[in-house]
Amino acid sequence: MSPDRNRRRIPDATVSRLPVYLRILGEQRDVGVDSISSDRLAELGGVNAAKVRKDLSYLGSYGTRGVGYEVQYLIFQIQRELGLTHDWPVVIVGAGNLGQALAGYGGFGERGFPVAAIVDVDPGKVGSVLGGVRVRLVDDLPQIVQSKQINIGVVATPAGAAQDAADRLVAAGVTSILNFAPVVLTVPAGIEVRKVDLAVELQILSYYEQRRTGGVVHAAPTAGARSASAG
Amino acid sequence: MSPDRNRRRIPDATVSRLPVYLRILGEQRDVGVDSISSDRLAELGGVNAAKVRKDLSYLGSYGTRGVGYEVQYLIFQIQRELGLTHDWPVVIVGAGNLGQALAGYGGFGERGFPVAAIVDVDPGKVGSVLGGVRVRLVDDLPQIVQSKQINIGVVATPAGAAQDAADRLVAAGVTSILNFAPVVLTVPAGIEVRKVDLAVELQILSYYEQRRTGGVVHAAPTAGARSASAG
DNA sequence: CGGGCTTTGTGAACGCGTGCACGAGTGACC
DNA sequence: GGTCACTCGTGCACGCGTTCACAAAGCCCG
Repeated sequence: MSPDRNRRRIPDATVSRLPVYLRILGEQRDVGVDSISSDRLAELGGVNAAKVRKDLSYLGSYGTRGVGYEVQYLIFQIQRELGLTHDWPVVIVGAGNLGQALAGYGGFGERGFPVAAIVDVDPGKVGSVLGGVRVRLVDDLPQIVQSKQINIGVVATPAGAAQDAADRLVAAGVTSILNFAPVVLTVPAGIEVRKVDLAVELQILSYYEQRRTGGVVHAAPTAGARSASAG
Repeated sequence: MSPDRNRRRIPDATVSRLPVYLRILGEQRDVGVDSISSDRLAELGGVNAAKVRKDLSYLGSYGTRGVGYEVQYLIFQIQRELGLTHDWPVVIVGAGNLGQALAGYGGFGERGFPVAAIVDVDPGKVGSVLGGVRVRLVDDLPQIVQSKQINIGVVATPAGAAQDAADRLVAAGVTSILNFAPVVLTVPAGIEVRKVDLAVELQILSYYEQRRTGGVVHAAPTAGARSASAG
């Protein structure tokens, strides 16, 4: 009930940058930096300094004019705002290639998102251990989510199974989903979904590549038309 | 040289949605749909119908009023605009957990981005085969990029090695980079970089979770209240 | 062949995010 | 104690993207 808790809704664009600032601040702290200016933070984050100041101003006035921001204190404030003062255990659905990689990645746990469980529809995969966590059957999802207080689910299934995975996650009580499958998930209102689609990213790069080269196949100096099916 | 080639600069926001439309259109074609309305496409893509029409209008007037868009033709037009009429071979730098998963994923090749090569700094990893491609030494990068006409590089290294990987890619002649490492890459002007940071995505979800629960630790572990969806 | 229904394409208004520019506050130094 | 250099916080203007609303255009059917 603290009065300053809900003071302002932070713009989405700012929310998506706060994690970047947070990581940089952590790195700076680790190399002994106590104080940092918006200019420096902007440089390290690849953004505009005014944007940094405006972003941080949504958290409150935590800077000192003429000096900058106290690194440790700012880290704490961003963590508090992002809800990173405690861990968020996640459950991964899908123990295929991607699920395995995510579980073995390790970066999740380090940053406060320990992989508390992995589930799969395939009984054949159950029992194997990935990243220190044993794969369990997808039917156990409600029990797992309940007992481990999991709010965040990761969909790492093939496209065809993704909606089912999401449905099961929601039914089990998960309220946020990170989706790696190339499908648009349909979820009830109030469920937050974020999507990471590797192919889309590459296709966007392709657009800029294609535009760069004027839509012509880049270079084919030696042997003539190697037939890249260019229209 | 064609006069209609460079007609308009397509807004970034539109470019990032075109791949989504493209995938949906492909799925629809595969189930026998010949024609589709902006309304239906919007529904499947989880966006606004007007947005769909405006997005597609940047490509030209390829719809038929009163009817909709011819699926096959629209697919072709989007592919042409995105430069997907031919494959874009990619090289992955980093044969660790993530690199292995990406190589074994298979989704890249299917969508026109075959993994033409994988490189790593560790000689111990050289020679092993991932996803049908043999790991080579990072020093071979220039030769690989050159001989295989690679324009797109994927950075799948740990954070500490990412900038070096990017530098090597650029030096080798790559002009677009997809970065999975949690660092801001510094590259020369003209090099396109896109970033996928899994931890950032989770932290954004964390923010909305934390906001949902009012900043308090989610559920009280005491009472038996199982309240899955919590009112 | 014409009326009515459907759906596209787009002008216009609105809202959000960005970046500039500058006042306000702080510390350092003489 | 006063001056100066520095940096934050923010009002404001601008531009991009989104959404609405509607005229134009095509098809179907009687």
